[in-house]
Amino acid sequence: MKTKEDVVQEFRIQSIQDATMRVIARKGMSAATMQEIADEAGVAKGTIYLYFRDRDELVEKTFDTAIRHLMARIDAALEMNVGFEEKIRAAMAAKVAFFSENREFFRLYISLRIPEGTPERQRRQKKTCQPQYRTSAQKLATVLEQAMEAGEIRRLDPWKLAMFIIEGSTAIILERLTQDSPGEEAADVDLIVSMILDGVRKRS
Amino acid sequence: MKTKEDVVQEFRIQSIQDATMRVIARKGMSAATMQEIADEAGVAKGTIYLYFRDRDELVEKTFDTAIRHLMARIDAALEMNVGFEEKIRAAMAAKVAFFSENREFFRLYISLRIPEGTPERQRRQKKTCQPQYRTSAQKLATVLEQAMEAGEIRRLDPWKLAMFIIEGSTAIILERLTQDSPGEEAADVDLIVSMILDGVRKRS
Amino acid sequence: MKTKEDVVQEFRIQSIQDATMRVIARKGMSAATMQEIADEAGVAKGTIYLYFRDRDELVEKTFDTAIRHLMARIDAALEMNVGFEEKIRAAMAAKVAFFSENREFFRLYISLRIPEGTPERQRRQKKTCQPQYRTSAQKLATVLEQAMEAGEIRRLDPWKLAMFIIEGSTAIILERLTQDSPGEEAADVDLIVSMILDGVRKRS
Amino acid sequence: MKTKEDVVQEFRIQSIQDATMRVIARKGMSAATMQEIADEAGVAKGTIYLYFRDRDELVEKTFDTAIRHLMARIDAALEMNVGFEEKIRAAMAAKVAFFSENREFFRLYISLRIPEGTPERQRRQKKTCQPQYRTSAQKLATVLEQAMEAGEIRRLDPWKLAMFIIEGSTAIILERLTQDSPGEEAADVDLIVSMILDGVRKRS
DNA sequence: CATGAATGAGAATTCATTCAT
DNA sequence: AATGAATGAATTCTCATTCAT
Repeated sequence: MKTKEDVVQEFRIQSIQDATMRVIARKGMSAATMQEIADEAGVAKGTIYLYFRDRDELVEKTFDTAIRHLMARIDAALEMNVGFEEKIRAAMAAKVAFFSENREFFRLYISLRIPEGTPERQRRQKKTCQPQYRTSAQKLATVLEQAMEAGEIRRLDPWKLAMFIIEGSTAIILERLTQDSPGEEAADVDLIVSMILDGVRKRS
Repeated sequence: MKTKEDVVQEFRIQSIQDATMRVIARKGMSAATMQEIADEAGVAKGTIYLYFRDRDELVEKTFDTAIRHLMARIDAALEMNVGFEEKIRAAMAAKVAFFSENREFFRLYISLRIPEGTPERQRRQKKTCQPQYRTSAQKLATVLEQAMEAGEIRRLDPWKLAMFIIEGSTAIILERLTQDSPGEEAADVDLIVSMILDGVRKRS
Repeated sequence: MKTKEDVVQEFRIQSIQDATMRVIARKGMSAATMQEIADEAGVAKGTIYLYFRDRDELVEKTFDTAIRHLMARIDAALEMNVGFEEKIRAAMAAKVAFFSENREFFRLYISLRIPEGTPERQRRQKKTCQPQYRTSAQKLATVLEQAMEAGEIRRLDPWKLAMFIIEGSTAIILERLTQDSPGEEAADVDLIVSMILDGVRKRS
Repeated sequence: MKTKEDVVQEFRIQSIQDATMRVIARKGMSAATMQEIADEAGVAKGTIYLYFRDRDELVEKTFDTAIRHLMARIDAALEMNVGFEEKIRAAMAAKVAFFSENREFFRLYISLRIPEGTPERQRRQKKTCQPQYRTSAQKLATVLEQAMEAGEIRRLDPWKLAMFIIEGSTAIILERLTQDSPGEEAADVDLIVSMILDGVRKRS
């Protein structure tokens, strides 16, 4: 059972992670200082270190928490018992919606795709953040593979296909987020799904 | 006429930019220090400042030089007097080939897509680096638009389409670069083009 | 009410400013490094930046604090309700005494009379330090003017007179400070006052 | 006999010293860089080192050359075969005139009065620049002493008197130089001499 | 637990000086 | 002799991390 302490603790952790995301969204990964994150979270700098070993861990865990939410939604979509097209549409809709609701996460999401810093730090980041991307992509690749076997889609390298779809859709989402009036989510989802399924070619 | 000094100067600038690209490729944008760049280039720290006002200018100019080469190749492909499919194929082949030859550039390319740091720096980076991406994307968007008008491809938002294509293909290239034995370039180009033109759907 | 933190903070600020003055007294304005000041104050380099934005502010505030003390003493003398001669004597005695007690301040006092460095820094220094000199001189000039109107002294340009008196007396104080055994303060005060009032000419 | 080379050499040295003085006048002692001095002189940085061992020597020699001119003029005045009052008036007139003609020298003159930097540098500066000040002051002190013995002026410490006169007059000259329209030189000379001779006191 | 003052390693940048041409 | 590109020591300032209160 959760004690009151546990609740307070979880709340603290969540506040700090939220603050981290907001600051990174504002300043970018490398310009986000512990001081600014602490201020944003309304706690003292030292407090952060009670819950996170160091800056790297803070960033990683923040990333991890957020991407789990994203993946949960996308997974739910991909695990629906429907045809491939519906799955993809649902997954893309989930992704677009998630980033609409969590604009702050986008910067972090982009920043951690490629590890930075000393070899040591790169290794560490690779160990904690890359798997998330990989798992995420892997799930999509599996769905693609199943669809191929079911004869619903063409036989192509499922992993590369997944990467293509993920980054292509991410680009359109980035475009949404940087626009002042992004327009209907549905329209972008349609575009993404349409591109994935049929490409650009005109057919009679 | 180029004097000997001009040649030496150009060579220095090139060496330093190359070193910059290698270090950024290794450590990432924010972890690339002037000292390490200098060491990599085989010059003293101070020497870099003879050719570049400050770190930001060094990075920008390095980026600028490299992306001009990339764009020149892609532009040449897109300006060929052939059908849309050939253009796209040539452009994607050019992109894949360029990054195969300039693996180091990739990190830099990815890093500068989203400005970082203080507001002042973000503004500066936006002014010098973003236009390059935009121009690059705009050119593709224009080609897409023309193809739409020519009835070669479907009518869709050309700008978003361009972003989708650029990032989707970038993802596959990133995949190539991180693999030990990336396989044939042609195969990846085929995959990219195939996805762009026809998407994943199977057709009888 | 002063909290304990306020006291500690004031103490820190005072220690750092004292150290600054000592180092400048030893090495001169431009050779006084943050590192040496920190060492002298017995704190880390970074600590100084907790209390002062940058080196310029440290120097300015240090100067400001010290000169306020000096001016307070001189002002008190000049505002006494006595004749001109007594005022001048008291003011000069105060000045001599102050610099005897604050030998370290002298270098700083001399250095900031004329702004140095980049135009930006010169402007800044002019804005913060010059007014102190000016105000100080202006007060003396006013006293001189009043004495002229009261018929106590001759009619001469009061501002230039003030400058003459200030720098002339400063010269004698500098002489005191560089000597190993400076002799009686009173003797120097007498000399200064005598010069100011009667000049060198012999009278029967 | 002077060879053509000697002439060229002297000219070079003079140009560099003039440039040094102008740059120091503009930026102040510590902000005057070798590069800016070289640019101002129209020579390459390296050239300066053909004529001066290092920056310190350049500054010292520049100072030395200029102050010799100043002292020559003042000495000439003080060695005239006239009464004390005329000597002093002539000397002060010479000083005011000199700084009017050599405004650039003023900054340097002020800067070197008190040695700066590492102990080593301070020692060196003391050895080369202080004697000039001292000699200059000593000469005045001697004249004062003679006047005392001749019964022309009161018996006071001649050295301190000299310092008082020198700095007091310097203050008025500084005032002249910082004003846009400094007014008649003669008026300032009168003021200085009047102060020196008679002080401020009104006499019936 | 929470705090935030203190720390000091590390980064960018400057500039006197050297030396090959 | 003159040059100015190259050097690297020295300086300022930042910021993740620690620890006494």
